[in-house]
Amino acid sequence: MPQRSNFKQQVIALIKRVPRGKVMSYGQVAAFAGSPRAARQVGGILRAQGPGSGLPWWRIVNNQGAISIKGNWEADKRLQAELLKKEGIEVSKNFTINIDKYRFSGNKP
DNA sequence: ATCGTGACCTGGA
DNA sequence: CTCCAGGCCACGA
Repeated sequence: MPQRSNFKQQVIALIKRVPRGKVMSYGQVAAFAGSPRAARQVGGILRAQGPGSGLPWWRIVNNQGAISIKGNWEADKRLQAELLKKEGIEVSKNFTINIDKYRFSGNKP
């Protein structure tokens, strides 16, 4: 399929496809969207969309399994941790998870 | 066309 | 665990 400026759209569509109980890293999402190194942009999109966009933004963490929300949005940080816990994901006290355990790899075995 | 920006990534100390 | 430095890239003004 065409590689146009779909990046943003691809990312959004992709995040919507992430199944419950699984997570993806920004870099991973970027890779699936067609630009493995545009991880930063993914974060930018999530920041732009933010909560209330109907997008499961909480299923996206950094490649170290940590919640990378930056700024004074500590409330959202806690919220993300809560939502992840609700889906059966263990969240450490330091806002980190075992991403290797919950990583979503598309359809590949 | 350039410029600034960042919810990233990796590696090292 | 923390802190720092360089690289990469799509997007809006």
